[in-house]
Amino acid sequence: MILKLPKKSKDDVVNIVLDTISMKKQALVFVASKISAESTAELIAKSLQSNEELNEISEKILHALPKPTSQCEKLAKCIKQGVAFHHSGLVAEQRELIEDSFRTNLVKIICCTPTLAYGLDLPAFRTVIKTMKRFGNHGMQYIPVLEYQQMAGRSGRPKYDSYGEAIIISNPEDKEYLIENYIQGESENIYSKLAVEPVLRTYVLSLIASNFVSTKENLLEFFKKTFWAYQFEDMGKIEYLLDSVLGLLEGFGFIDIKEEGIFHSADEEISFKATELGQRVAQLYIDPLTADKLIKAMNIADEKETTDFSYLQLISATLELRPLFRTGKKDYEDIQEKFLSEEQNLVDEIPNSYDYEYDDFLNSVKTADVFERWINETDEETLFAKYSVRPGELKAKLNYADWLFYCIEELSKILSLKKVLKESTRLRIRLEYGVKEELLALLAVKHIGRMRARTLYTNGIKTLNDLRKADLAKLEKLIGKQTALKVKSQFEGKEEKTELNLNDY
DNA sequence: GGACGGTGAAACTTCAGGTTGCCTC
DNA sequence: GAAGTTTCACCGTCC
Repeated sequence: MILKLPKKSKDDVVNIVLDTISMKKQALVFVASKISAESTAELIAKSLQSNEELNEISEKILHALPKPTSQCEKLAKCIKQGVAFHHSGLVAEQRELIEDSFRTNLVKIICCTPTLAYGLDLPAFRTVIKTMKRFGNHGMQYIPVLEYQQMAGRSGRPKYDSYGEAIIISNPEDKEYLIENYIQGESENIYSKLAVEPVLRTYVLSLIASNFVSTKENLLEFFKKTFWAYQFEDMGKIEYLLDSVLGLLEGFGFIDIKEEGIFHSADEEISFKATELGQRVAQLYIDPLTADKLIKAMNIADEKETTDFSYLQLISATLELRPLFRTGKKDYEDIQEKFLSEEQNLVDEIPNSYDYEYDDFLNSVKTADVFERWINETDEETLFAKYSVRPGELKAKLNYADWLFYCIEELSKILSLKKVLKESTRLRIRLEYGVKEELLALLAVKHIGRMRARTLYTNGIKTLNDLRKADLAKLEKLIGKQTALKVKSQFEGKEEKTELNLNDY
């Protein structure tokens, strides 16, 4: 089908999008990077009128964080014209606002990275794919057919339209290739991910810990029925892989293996049972390799002088936290310096600077550095401007960090590592709120978070007692009338005991 | 004559994403 | 590979 478009702009995407809007329809524009999502949205917004109905949503988006960042401002401005960008750098609340207002047909166009390619049911009539290439391990590469199909499948959802259109933007010379491979081509085969090492380790341990399997025969029997075995066929190789996982888990002290029966005979039966530690690791649902890494480092940390950074770097070096924040050209020297200044405090293994792992290690230092700045109350805008970490990406990483610190707490209880337990508990709270140690007391009060606690503290209200004694008028001035009342009420009557005996920091 | 500022071209950098645990106003 | 960002040379203006 030939699409005739008025050439209102030099840019093809803008023309398609304007045409879509003139049909009273909506479109999703898929692009290859976050920056591109933003600039494309801004470019489209220039060609559109602002709509007053969107002011409220724009305001909400602007104030999704305690203090608007430049990203918030950019998005809020685009939204007024009915255009949004959508990627992992946005905070969940902003993403939901965009999705909801797209559903109610207020936002007409969303420029997005593949965040929106999977699972969402949105009323897009058109999907526009700005480029079919994306940066990969070997330079720019064509995306998988499956991914193209996912993106194309976002348009013309049954609930909203009887059909949809997917439009690929390309150079004339690539046209043949794209039609042949994507539109007429077949999608790639799907392969089982069960054999991926972290997955295999986690599942074998959890099968044993939950007593689902207790002998090697059971275990083989179980895996024989999986899609992995069906696809892989070679049971000998599978048995070999499982054996090595079992050996690893035993070495970690997460399972006990018993061999019974006539020695070296075919009747020999191998049975296993999870240890107490193994049980807990399975419940915590982390990669056993990570658990082992944490435990080893925790034992070191319990014995020596540690800093916040010791722990922050440790969790940043786990598989769970990947992909890490990357050390760019801009901050390479700072990160290197940070590493040298904290080197003696680290509890993680340090690779040689000529090892191939070294880059990754530096990234763990960068990630830990960002965490450390966060708990020292650096605001989101600074983290973005100086370290290229967007609010949404930070939130996502903090969520994993919280989980890992929870694991450290639980494991240190079992291992009776009191020092580690105490330090990790505090760090976990500081990460959650993004505050310095001195604000912890005030955070025990409801309706007091990062910003308000800091305001109170700098104005001389530093403890719960200060807060209790504080003059209501002064409080109102600092944190607003409503909040001040809510805070004060927590010090009255019976609420006092239940709410405020939490922490005596 | 020198400092400053604006401009544009060249050089340089960087580049998607998500599930698991637990709890709670 | 493409696009955003930084750097730098060049030129004009002002003091």
